[in-house]
Amino acid sequence: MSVTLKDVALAARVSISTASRALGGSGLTSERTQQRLTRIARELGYRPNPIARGLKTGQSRLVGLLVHNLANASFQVMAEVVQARLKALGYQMLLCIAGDDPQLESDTLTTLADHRVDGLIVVPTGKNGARLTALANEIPIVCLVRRDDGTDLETVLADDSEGAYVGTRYLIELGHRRIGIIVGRPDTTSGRERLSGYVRALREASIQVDDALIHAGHFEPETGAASCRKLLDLAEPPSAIFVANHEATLGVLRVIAERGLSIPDDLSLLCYEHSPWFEWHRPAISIVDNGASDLANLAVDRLLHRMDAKGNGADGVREYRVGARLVKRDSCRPFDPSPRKSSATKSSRAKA
Amino acid sequence: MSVTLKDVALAARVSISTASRALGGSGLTSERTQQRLTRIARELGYRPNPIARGLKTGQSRLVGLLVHNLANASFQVMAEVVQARLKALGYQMLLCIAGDDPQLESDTLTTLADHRVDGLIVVPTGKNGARLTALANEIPIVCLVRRDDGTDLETVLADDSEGAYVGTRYLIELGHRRIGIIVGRPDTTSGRERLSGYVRALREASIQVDDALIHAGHFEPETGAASCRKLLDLAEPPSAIFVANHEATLGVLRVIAERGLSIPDDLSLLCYEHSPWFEWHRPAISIVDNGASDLANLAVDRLLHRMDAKGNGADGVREYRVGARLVKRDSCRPFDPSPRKSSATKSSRAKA
DNA sequence: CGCATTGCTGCAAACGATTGCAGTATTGGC
DNA sequence: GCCAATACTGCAATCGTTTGCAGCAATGCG
Repeated sequence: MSVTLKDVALAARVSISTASRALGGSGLTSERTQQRLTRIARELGYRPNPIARGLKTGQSRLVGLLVHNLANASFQVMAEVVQARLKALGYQMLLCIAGDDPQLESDTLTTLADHRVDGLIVVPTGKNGARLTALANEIPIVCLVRRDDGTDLETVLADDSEGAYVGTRYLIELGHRRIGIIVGRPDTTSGRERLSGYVRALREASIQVDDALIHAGHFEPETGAASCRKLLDLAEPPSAIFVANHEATLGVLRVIAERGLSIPDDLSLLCYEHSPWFEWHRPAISIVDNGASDLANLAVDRLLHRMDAKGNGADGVREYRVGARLVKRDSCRPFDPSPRKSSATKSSRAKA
Repeated sequence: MSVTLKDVALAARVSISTASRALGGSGLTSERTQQRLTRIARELGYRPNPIARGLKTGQSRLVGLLVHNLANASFQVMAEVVQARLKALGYQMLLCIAGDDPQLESDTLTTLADHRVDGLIVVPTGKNGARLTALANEIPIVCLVRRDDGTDLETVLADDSEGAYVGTRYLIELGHRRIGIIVGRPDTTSGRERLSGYVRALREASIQVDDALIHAGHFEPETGAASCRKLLDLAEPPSAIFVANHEATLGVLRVIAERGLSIPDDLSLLCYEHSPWFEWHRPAISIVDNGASDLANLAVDRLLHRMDAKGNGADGVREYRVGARLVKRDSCRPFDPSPRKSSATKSSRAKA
């Protein structure tokens, strides 16, 4: 096949071990041989075989990243960040996509473990806590974005409660009183926390929480569309909608367009998470940015830390929070109390 | 560490080689020992160490996928398809992201080769042909989506010329005569081919090709926006725009919104490649689908074929084409010859 | 009953690197 | 000039598997 250490050693007329030591920079060889071997290795195009090395050292230089999908922009940037960071450190990323399916997650975890990854970053479904805990005895693991309640693994989370709070407060400050929210399933941490942030902001402003304005559901455009319709059909429809569930946004936008409503004139819209087309959409959509790249970076940091401090299982902190950031664009405007009912009108395109 | 073959052999009171043969399903062991060993292995939780196996067999069971980014929806689905297909075959995908940067591509290629991947699917930048050719002697490689002119590696391409032809003809059939096109850089195969399909369709319909209607540039929203502005500012602006460059679409949509133009009433819009929000956008945007998942599937097929038929370098076909598909939605309508100039009007929302 | 065939099984050598231990120059001190 | 210390270098074992070859029992045939 390719050039092995043996070939280099042969060419340099030294033993394999000397060659290994010289190239490995162990400092146990003379300056001269080291330089000579480096030169010869380069000339021959020698590149160490990580498989053989791995067998001896017990490391694969591979790190697994397990996400739900790639359609979600947050996962995209996380994947890109993780791959870039790891690459710089000589690791390679093994990217796996397990949907939101616990069975598939479990299988994939097995595959990853089989491949002897040196570390693992997982966005858990939440249904494989025991499995993850068991695996954590073999491999350093860090959970990302979601908490798996079945385990106490180190977890890097977005501060969803704070994010939703900040977003809701922004809308309140603009004068909105009836604020609809479309949020993720209550059996996910993010769903629960975003909802709690919303409620907290309302309470703080002494606004009555109206259950009719709260819609929780799966992460799909269809669900978002359905929720949006219900909100708009209310006798007293909201003047602002906070779509705190990224995937639902597409559906919401469609319904708004269908009804001929104009943003932000007829309705203020605030969304969650970053997506390239939120910026380019007209009007540009204001968002609460959950800081996907910060999350990914922190997860890598923590994983690296764990991989270094091998073995010492318990080191205090088990949960890290990354702050959310409000990005104001053009989809929210101060509440205008002039009577305007649901989808009836669609006037006012005049530039103010 | 974990359970090794030795442990299994010891527990079963057979030699390591017998254990290996029994579990490997070589058919060289008696039915009885085979079953016994399988049972014991399961009980002990034995899982073969791919690193050790790899060292012996020279295989890593890893396949590299090198793409430009993950923001492009086509790359997303390709990554998902490749990972799913490979997983089913016991391979794992090593996903690398090298932007459109030849240097980074070259580095990444090295990393991938170092990790001894069993195969490689590459979306080439086009600047590392020699490198790829050299690498192909060691590793089966299939190029995807783009052709690298510096090499004659097997390549799976979208039929971009056909796609652009079909799209353009569709617009012509709707009665459009002045059709603007925004297309990729002419130094990429896709850029050239899409343009050629456009020109072919026009010629076929005996429509004069007007260079002012053709904009080629980098794959970025900004470029798209700039091109779109120029098109709309023409003395005789187009009645339809074909954005045959996926990344540019965001910019185009923004400019259209900024000018208060309505699609498809004021302008027909046809885009290239699939993206989830094209469907959910109102009006839903018609596209020419390049068949990303077909492309990925075919690339995997070809790669597997190469990996089987190891060594025999030259087998006739070197280029595979995957047909494009026109997906009609709501962003194109028949040409209305009534005089309507640029951004002046924005009437007509009445449901037809 | 003897011998060749068949069917399993075990021994041992790989695969390509790392590393503890022992051996050999080289140097300096006395 | 001799010996100890120092500085390299080489031998060989090892990581967990696979696999060619040889050994050995059981079987069938004459």
